[in-house]
This record gives sequence, C-alpha cells and structure tokens, in this order.
Amino acid sequence: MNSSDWMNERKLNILRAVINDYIMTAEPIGSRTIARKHELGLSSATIRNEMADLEEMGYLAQPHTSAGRIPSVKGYRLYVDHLIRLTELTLEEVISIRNAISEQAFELNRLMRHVTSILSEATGYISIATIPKMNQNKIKAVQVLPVEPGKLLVVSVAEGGIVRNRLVRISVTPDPNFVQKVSRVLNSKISGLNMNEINLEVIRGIKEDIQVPDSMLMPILDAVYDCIGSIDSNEAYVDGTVNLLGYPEFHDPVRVRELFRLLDEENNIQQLLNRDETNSTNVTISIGTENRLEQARDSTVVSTSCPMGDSMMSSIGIIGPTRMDYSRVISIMKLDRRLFKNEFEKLYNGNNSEET
Amino acid sequence: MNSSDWMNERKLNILRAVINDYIMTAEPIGSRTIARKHELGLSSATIRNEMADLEEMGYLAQPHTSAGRIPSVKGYRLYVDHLIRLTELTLEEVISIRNAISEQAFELNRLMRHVTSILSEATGYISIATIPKMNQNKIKAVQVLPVEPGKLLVVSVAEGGIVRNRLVRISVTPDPNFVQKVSRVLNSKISGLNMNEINLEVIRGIKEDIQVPDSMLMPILDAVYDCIGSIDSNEAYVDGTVNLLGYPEFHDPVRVRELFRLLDEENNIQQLLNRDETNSTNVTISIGTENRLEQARDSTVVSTSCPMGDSMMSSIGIIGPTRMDYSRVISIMKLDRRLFKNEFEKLYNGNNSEET
DNA sequence: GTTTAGCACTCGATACAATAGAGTGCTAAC
DNA sequence: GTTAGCACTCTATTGTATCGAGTGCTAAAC
Repeated sequence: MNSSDWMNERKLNILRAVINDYIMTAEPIGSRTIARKHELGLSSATIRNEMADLEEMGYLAQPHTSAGRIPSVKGYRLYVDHLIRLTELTLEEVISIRNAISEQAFELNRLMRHVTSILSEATGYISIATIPKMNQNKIKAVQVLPVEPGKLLVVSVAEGGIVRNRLVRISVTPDPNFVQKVSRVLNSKISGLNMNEINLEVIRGIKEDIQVPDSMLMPILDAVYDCIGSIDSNEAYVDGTVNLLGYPEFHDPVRVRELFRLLDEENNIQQLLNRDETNSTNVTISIGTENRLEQARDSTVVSTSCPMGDSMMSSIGIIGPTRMDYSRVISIMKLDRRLFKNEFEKLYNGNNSEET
Repeated sequence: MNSSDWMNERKLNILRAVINDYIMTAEPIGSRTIARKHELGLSSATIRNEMADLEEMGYLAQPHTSAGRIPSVKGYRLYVDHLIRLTELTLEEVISIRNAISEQAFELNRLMRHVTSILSEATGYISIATIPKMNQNKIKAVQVLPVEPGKLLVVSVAEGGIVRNRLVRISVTPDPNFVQKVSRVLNSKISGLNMNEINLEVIRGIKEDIQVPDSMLMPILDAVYDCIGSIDSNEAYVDGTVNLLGYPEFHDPVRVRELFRLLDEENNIQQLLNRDETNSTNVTISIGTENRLEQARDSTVVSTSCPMGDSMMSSIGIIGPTRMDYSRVISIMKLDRRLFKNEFEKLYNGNNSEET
C-alpha cells in the first residue's frame, strides 16, 4: 500500500461518476466510459488506476476480470453519506405530488393508502408504510347506536381519527332509551383512558354501573372490548410492487417471489421500516446487506418517520434495487413526508395539544 | 375427412390424458408418454394418429413439428365442460378451509379480505373479489356523535353490515343535546331510504327540519352526504399475486407486469369477474382468449357469484395459467362459496327478510 | 512524480456447426 | 383397425472459434 491508496478528491469524483452511471444503466462501468462521459480531464488509464485502488479499498467490485466496475455496498454508503448531490425536483413534479396528495383524505386508513400509492408512483419503486402499534393511544369516545331491530353498532374513536366499529346482535330488541343510557355510561367510563389502561376486567366492571340483566349487556361489552382492541391492530400498506418487475435485477422470478412474499407479512414491513428510531426526523437508508431481513439483502430501503399527533408515529418508505436513484428518492421522500404531515394535521386539527 | 375425424370416446380419453398431463408438467405431451402412463391399451402409433386428428379438429396444438401436443383453448373448453372428473377434496383440506374461513369475521371488509386470502392460499393462484356497486342498497341508520370539542363523527350503516364514517370539524362546539337532536332528525329522515333516493338536494333539504344556523349544520350535512356516498364505493380484493411467479408460464417479467398492472384497477377486476350474470349460481370459467381483457388472454379466470342478503351480490374468483388444475379449483371454489355465504349470513343474521 | 499511450491478456457474449433426442407422419405388415 | 418400423423434422445441447470490452502493466511523455 502506497500513498495512492488513500482517499482523495479525485477518487471520490470517479466513484461518484461510476455510481451515477451504474444507477442509470445497470451495467458494469468501464474506465473509458467514465473518461468519455464525465469531463474529469483524465485519461482512461489514470481512471483505471484509480478504479483499481477504489476496488482494493472496497468501494467498487468487479463481476469478473474483464468487466467494468460496479459499486459495492460500502461504495453506495459513501455515496449517500457524502458524495450525493441532491437534485431539486422540478416545479411540475412538486406540484403534481402536492396536488395528488391533497386530493382526498377523510380517513386515516385512506390517507395512508393514498400516500403510499403516490410515493410508489413518484419514485417508481415499491412503497411501504405502517403505523406502528403504540398503546399509549387514548380513547376519545365510545358509543352504542341502535341500527335495526336486534342489531346495535358499537363505535369507538381514538386519537388521530382512528375509528373502529362492531355490529352486535342481541336476541331482544332493547329500548332506545336503554341503549342511550348504556352508551352514555360507557362513554363516560372509557373515554379519556389510554389503550393500556383498558382490559376485559375494566370493561366488564362497567356492568356494575348499569342495572340491567347480563344477558343483554354482555354482548355489548364484549363488542366494545373487541372494538377497542382492534384500534391498534394495524395494517401495513404496500404499493407499486409491479414497478420492480421493470428493473433487470428483478427479472429472476425466485428472487422477486421471495421479496414479494416478504411484503405479505405486516411484521416484516415494520422490521424494514423501524430500523433506526433515533434520528427519526430524517431519512434513513439501508443498503443491501445492511438490511436485517435476508430477502431484502439485495435491495435498498429508504424510510422516514412522521409524527402524527402526540401519540402516534407513522413510518413510510420505499424499496428498490440497490442502484436506486438515491438523490431523487430522498427528495421525494422529504417532500412526501412534509405533505403527509400537513395533510394529517389538516385532517385532525393539529397535534391536539389540549391533552394533559 | 373420413370417419376417423369424428369425435369418439377414445379421442376424448386421449384428450383428457393429454390435458391432465400437461396441467402437471407444462411440457408438450408426446404420444409415447400417453401410451406409457395411461393404460388405454393402445400403442403410441395409434395415439399418434388420434392426436393428429384431435389437432386437426382444433383441440390440440403443436408448438413445432417435432414436439408433443398442448391443449388449445377449444381443448380446455371441452375438457372443463365434459371431460373433467371432479376430484373430491380430502377431508383435511375441507376442514382446514372451513376452520380458516370461520376464524374471525366481524366486518364485511375484513371478511372479504379473509375469504380472498384463503382462496388464493388453497388454490395456489391469484384470487380476486369484488362487491359490485348496486345502489338499491338501503340505509339502515345514520347518526352523529360528539367526539371531542370541535369534532363530531358521522356514522352511517347500510344493509349487509356496511358501516362508513366521517369526522367533521366544526368551529363551535355544539351542545350534546343539539347533536342528539340533529342525529335523531337525520336518522328518521334518511334511514330506510335506498341509496339511489339520496342526493345532495335531499340531504340539504333536511336543514329545513332543524332550526339551526347553516354555518353549523352545513358541515354536518356535507359529511353525511359524503359518508353515505362512500357506501357503494367499493374496492376490489386481490390476494396471492406472488403465487403466479412460481409457474413457468409467468416467468416472463413483461407478461407478469402487464397482468399485475391489470389487477391494480378495480374496474378490471370487475370486468374479469362479472362475465356471466345469468348462471350466477354456478362456477364460470373463462379460458385464455375467452377473456375480454387483452392482458388476461393467456390466463384462465374461474369465478362465481354469491348473493349477500337481498340487495348485494359479491363475486369471487381466481386467476391462474390456462393449464390450471381445473378440477381442484372448481371444488375449492364451490366449497369456498358455500362457506363464505354461511359466514356472511351468520354475521348479518340471514337475508334480512323484514325488508319492505 | 504523475499521467498517459500502448499492448498483451482475460473472459463473457455471440455466432456457428455438429450432435443427440424427442416426437412426428407415413407405410407396410399384422 | 392396429401397430411396428423408419425416415424426417426441429429443438436443445455441446463444442469451437471469434469478437470486443475492459483490465493491468510497462514504458514513454510530461
């Protein structure tokens, strides 16, 4: 190892050039290509030497002796950390994303799906999202409504506009006034509680406060419990899986299958996303083998978190080939995060600072 | 054309054998294979002659001169219409599907997703489902609930247990009694109406019946309208897309991509499913080019409809390669349909015959 | 000392010919 | 009517030669 093995500005420029080219073409990049396309004022021979050094240092790899170089994970890492030049999105892009995102959003579930879909469309990769379980979520209201003879509806509303409901069938048709009374008691007892303060005991304990035969009350209480319980049963959102099929690195059906199967499990989505809770305000990038999950080892995950109100935090991200267009993805991600946050707050009226 | 060109029992047996084999192997089937594996008491030469006839008649095709035969669409058609021997599912299979399906179903949306997922898992193909729009659906109840200061929740329930809700923000916090009154008037005016009897006029007309400043009432009425409108905005359910990647006929990424992209549009799903409304009680099969949609021309769609209550009809189906295991798929489909119907009725208490 | 031109070398990709084998159609014998 | 036998067709495979992109190294130029 002599001095030429140390990193210098020129090596970085070459590395950046190689990665930029490789991102576009998916073909190994040779020294001549770099010499021709980028005006570094260097001959191919010089570049060749530098590339050999970069390979020795672990930033580039060679599929076989007489091929060009492709970036290694270490190379991509350096690239996204220091070399990348963030491209501004064009005004049209920004506007089109902005318009798309604010189009319609009247419910959390739909908003999430909408955001996911926009993200995958804008990037051309797979987009994923979850709202991780967090049971400090607080119940805002619980109500029981008569629907038709023999049927009631239990509705519960939690922070962040999460609404769940259950139909209850009961053999006798209760008096509307009775339903209203039950509803009122339930609401006064339960609303304001945190999710983790609620369990079957608490709910069943409520029957002490209502003088009514168990046979009538129990189905209702069970439904309430069930309904509240489903508040933090969260789903994962996935969109744009088709997109990946367009990239040559995903032409192998078994690889694609493994990846797609991975995305069927909500659990895995969470694992892909919740990589790094600490710097949650920023964009996190997991390149290839940096991913924990085996099946995602030749993909890159770019993700970010977004606080929603005081007690929830959603994660959104995209999955693509390691040679993804990082610059563009990061820009879109940041924009999307901001717009999503806006949209959420517009919908649910700020971060509910009237808490405690 | 001499007498040997007419269809006879032996030809049918050979056709069945070819199709059965091809379904298993996805390779062109030669005369020797048939002579060896199936005891038809015939030599390969005889079978060869018959196969040549079958080809001339359009039931078989030959990829090239010196290859075996593969079934044509016409061949498959004959097969499913007359030749197929329905295999009984094993008891274990039936039990496992039955258990899976009755596991958890407390809401229509979830039930649909659940059924779709089971269907794709049981068959190994893609499963799809929709509940086509039908606006004779009837509103059962509409209610407005206070959630927290400045926020109300509008809930509407339609036949078949379809529940929708919208959050409403209003600048002033209305008195609970006022909310209750509005709720009562709304409910009495709207519940019982058919979807197609409801429009913006009707809803806004309700304000005549409530003496209250517009500024307070209008957001609520708009939300009600919106909420009711979303009752028949139906989604399509798709599951098991990964499955197809395992079959050699779907190894071509561009073909797969086209098919998958097709499935992104709810509209297309409906088109694939609602082929044949007439014999809706039975299983409908669309083989290859029989499909209307270009992108599904080398797949087969097997579907069936299932009445839900009096006013809704859902369609479920599966998509697979034309050489799918028809026998098994049909059995599973019928079982699934029956179990689904049961489950639905269990959930929503029969077909609500107290209508009119 | 650094850069570059030049050249031998490597190795995948492409093209082409030869071969093997599966399957057919046809004819003649049973 | 059935089947054994055979010539024929066409794909898939294998082997061989060639091409070319790209490399590493050396020696000359700067």
